Amino acid sequence: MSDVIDTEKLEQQSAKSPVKSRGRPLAFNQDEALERALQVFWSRGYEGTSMAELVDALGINKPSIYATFGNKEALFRKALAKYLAGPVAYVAKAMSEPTAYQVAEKFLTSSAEFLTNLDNPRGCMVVQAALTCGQSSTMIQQELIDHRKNYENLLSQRFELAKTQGDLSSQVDAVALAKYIATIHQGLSVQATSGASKDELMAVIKLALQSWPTKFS
Amino acid sequence: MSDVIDTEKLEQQSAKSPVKSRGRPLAFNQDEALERALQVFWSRGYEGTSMAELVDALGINKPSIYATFGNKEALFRKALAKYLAGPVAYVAKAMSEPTAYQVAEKFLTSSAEFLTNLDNPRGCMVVQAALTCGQSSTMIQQELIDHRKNYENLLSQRFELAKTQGDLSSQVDAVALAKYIATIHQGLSVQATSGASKDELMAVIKLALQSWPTKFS
DNA sequence: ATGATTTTGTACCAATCGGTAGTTAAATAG
DNA sequence: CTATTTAACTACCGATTGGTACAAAATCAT
Repeated sequence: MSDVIDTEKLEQQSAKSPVKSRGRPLAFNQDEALERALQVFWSRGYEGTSMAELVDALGINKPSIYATFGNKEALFRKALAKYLAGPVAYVAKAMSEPTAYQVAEKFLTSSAEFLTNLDNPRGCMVVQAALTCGQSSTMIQQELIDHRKNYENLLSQRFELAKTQGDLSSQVDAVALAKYIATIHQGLSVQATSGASKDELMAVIKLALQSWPTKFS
Repeated sequence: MSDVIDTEKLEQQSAKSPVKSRGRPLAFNQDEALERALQVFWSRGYEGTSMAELVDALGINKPSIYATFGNKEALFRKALAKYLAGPVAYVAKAMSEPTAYQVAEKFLTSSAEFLTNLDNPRGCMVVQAALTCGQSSTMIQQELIDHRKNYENLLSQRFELAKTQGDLSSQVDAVALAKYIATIHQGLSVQATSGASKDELMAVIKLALQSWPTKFS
């Protein structure tokens, strides 16, 4: 009885496992293709990106895209996951700064760097990819809202922790403070898309952090 | 020689002038129709709005829309003009507050009210209607960027004035302060679209205004 | 070799996109 | 009444939308 063969057949073979598959081999690198799809969705948004444009950008014909990634919605979700795990990883890093103030400062300043980085499209994909959209895209719109809320929760939980650790006054409303920082971040994203420079964003952040509540605690 | 007849033929007869026009009369109120178009563009954005949806919302068939307002782009611009002259008039009002701080406070608090008003779509149309879009809409995208920049300039000019009037320290960077207030506003717009309540936005504003530079001047 | 399996690439699908031609309907002018 | 003017409305346009059927090509197993 063969009980070893099929076990990893269900998984999409990762780029690093040179498992000899049966049929004709893929003529492109899945990860590279997904990265290119991410770049397009990032700069044009969900509805602003057409399959035709994706075909051009990935250099793959349409049926291969559908066979590999599923439909446009599925491809967007996979690109979004890559975005969250890759370029946006700086957010998680910021959470482990020693104090709440440093968390906020690191989060915002690395955002300023990230949002205006010339190697990327301007602005944050989670903020801009589907702020407004037609009725057919409300699912994607809602998922992005959930992701924003999720990051906001990350901040508020970190601030709650800071209150127990003593580097943030116990009288501070961690939820409101998190919403404040998230609001700044989202505003910075709009500013970056509108052409603001890193230095300009840094000046905004400097003002934003002057209202940090520790000075009143 | 008839030199009196044609003079006001070029103007679109305003709703208040019951000038007997020659042919079949309009079966709808132009201003009402434009208001409905505004509501759709406001909630769905430029690309997210289809002509079919506009036909439904206005209750007018497509050729009449084109005859009255021009194409989709022209209709959007007219709806945007109505938006700027109507719902957004509160911004100009805020500028005439007596001090720079009161200008910022009034601007932001009335924004919080406006952005979460249940009678309107959530969020600001100038911020959200075309943050990302396909290549065919980059003109509209740029026009909205220009409008945002325009409002930011209004703020910075008002703050410069305040410096000469003495209610804002002459050492303050008015341009940076204006960009800070604009960034907050844009962040609030994203928050409102994501479901934040007026009270939540007010709490954010309270934090944002704690960094007001007068206390250091 | 042959057959099985998987991907590629052309060519296509119905539906929707923004936009319009051309006819009918409703008003005024004479 | 008839002629003229203007708007309404049906029906349509080519282009593009997201999505697929199907056959040729490339690999593996035997």
